[in-house]
Amino acid sequence: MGASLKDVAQLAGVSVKTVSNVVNNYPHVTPGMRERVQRAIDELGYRPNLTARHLRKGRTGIIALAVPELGNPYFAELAGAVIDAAARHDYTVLLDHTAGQREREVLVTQGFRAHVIDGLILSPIELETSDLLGRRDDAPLVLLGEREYEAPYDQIAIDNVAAARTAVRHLSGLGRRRIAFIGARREMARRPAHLRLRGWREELTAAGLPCDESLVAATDGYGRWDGAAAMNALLDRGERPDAVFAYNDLMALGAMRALVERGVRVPQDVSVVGFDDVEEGRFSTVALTTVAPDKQAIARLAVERVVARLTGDRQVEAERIQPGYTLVARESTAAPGA
Amino acid sequence: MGASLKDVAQLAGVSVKTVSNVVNNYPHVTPGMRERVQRAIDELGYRPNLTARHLRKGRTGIIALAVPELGNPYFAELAGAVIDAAARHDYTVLLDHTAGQREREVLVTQGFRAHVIDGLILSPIELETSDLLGRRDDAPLVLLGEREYEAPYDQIAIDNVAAARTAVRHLSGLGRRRIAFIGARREMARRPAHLRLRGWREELTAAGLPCDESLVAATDGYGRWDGAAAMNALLDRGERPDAVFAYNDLMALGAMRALVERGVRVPQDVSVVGFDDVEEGRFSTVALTTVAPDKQAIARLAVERVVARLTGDRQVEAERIQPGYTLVARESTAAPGA
DNA sequence: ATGTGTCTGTATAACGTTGTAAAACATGCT
DNA sequence: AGCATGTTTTACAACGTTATACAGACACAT
Repeated sequence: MGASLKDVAQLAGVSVKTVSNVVNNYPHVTPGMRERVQRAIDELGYRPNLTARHLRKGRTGIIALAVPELGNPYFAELAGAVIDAAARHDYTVLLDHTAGQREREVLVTQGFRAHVIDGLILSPIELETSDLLGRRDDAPLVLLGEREYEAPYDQIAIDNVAAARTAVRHLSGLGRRRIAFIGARREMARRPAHLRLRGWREELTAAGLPCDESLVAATDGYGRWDGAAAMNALLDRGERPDAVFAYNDLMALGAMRALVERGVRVPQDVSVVGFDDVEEGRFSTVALTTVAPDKQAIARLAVERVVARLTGDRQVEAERIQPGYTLVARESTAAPGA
Repeated sequence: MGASLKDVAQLAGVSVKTVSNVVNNYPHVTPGMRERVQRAIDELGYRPNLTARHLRKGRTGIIALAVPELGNPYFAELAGAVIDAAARHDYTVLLDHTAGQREREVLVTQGFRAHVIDGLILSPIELETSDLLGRRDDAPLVLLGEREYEAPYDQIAIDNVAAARTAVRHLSGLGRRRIAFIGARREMARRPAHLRLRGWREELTAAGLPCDESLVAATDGYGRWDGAAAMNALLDRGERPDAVFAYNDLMALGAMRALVERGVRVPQDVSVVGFDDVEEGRFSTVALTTVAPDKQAIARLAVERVVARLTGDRQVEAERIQPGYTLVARESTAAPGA
């Protein structure tokens, strides 16, 4: 087993605390002593036991990031940004995945990693406000993503309604009239929970376009397969849409694939807009137009929020913070027939 | 702050250990006692402090997975598989990313998370055998990926040379004669380190095709941009290749995008094969032919290996284990002009 | 009654670290 | 020399948990 402070102290003939002082670069240690102890440390190959340190200090320096699915590059890219942001504050990130299951999201929220993480950043899918109200764990929690909660926790998300409207406006501005929406969860389609769907409705109404519910394609999940299936359903449904706004890039990509397979031209026959700006979209054969949330800002703000609550006034009011976004027009959108 | 065993014990009027026994479902506790203690637990909202438990037990139940880049879906997908496999053994996964930097890989290897992780699965890029030989940390280490090390650690990787030969054979079998390789790291191009490059050389020679070094496009990284840049370099270099075997899917996708931009048809003019079988390749407009390593098996074997060393005879000899792979032919490869 | 054994529950000592307070040791000043 | 002053080192007690060893209680056969 690894050597402990005690072993080093014994070998160097000093007290345990002195070794601890050397390890932690405590200033008041004479150079001679420091060298003697260091020699013992090297000889034994001593490495501090972080678990013990954590117990003693009551802090671990670890914050958890819980995302629904690592296979979605949006979350992979976001995770990378969070890890970097956390490193800047000397925090380490523990990555959890919830598979978007409410049960697992609740579990994470209730602190099943009690005391091993100092704080939590969660991007929920199924979680409900009621799940949050009974929360007992006292680790700071920051919520990410498209849904809004009436609970006293910081929430960091772009203005999804406005962003969705921007995307739809882009399409209507190109002269598209039948703009479909892909990605409402089946059970959710009627509820106002889905902000992007709400944005779609609002903008269509504002543009004086028909807000035809047969243009909404519900799905089960949020992946490429779901996007392709929804697109096929839309095409089978009769009058073809001339544009598609997808809940995210993955579904947009799946939809594009489905369109190509059925001989429909993108962007001429059907224009497609996604959401997330994952790198993949830039490299698809027809590069994808998309809404690009500022992932760096989201990650930075989330980490800053957690750290602030950890190292200061916890009693500050919970906030809704809205980072920026931009619409990135690429090849998948154009005027009809262009 | 959260309640501790002591608080619960006090409230229930029993000893600390009894509460511990209840928490851990120790069998010899009378139902009455169990209920009394449970009531106190519920009342205080007690949650065990895992840090303390870890310190006491000397185990944390956490294994680390260190990958170069989460943005590469191969690693994201692999990570998902590892997390699932670990969960089956009641282990939690801590995800690290090394950005493929040798320094960070060495750091991970030397156990900078000393005692907070029980074991480590590392997919190295720049790490050298010499870095491994001086390792002092005693947590089990399993190595993944394309490189081979002469060090006493388990290594889990498909037979990269054979897999690369399969890919090249597929291309030559379709009648391709000028088969390029994309992805040799610049400094590595001459060394035999890159197994997939070696496979390319061996198979070309075996097929009696010219093993022209001008068909090797060196790159800096392993992403889509690198693939596109390498493809452009290849196209600028004079006589055009009629097929490309890329180090991984991401680079293959980048290469395909570059080909399309220059009006070269895939697969008719140039056929493309990738490596990894990321989901993205299935959905690109021209679906990507690729070598598909058995990610589930890799993840399962890696976890099993770590767990075995943790819970048993550590002295068993280090092994090289080779999971399976398959070639998945899709749309990006065909006979010339087909 | 006495010993023998099983079953519950308890007191205490770790695990490896750091904060606190006090002890040991210099140093400078009367 | 004696004493305040400041620096370096030490002893000890935590942090919250579990393992160990042991003490009662009770049943049962002697």
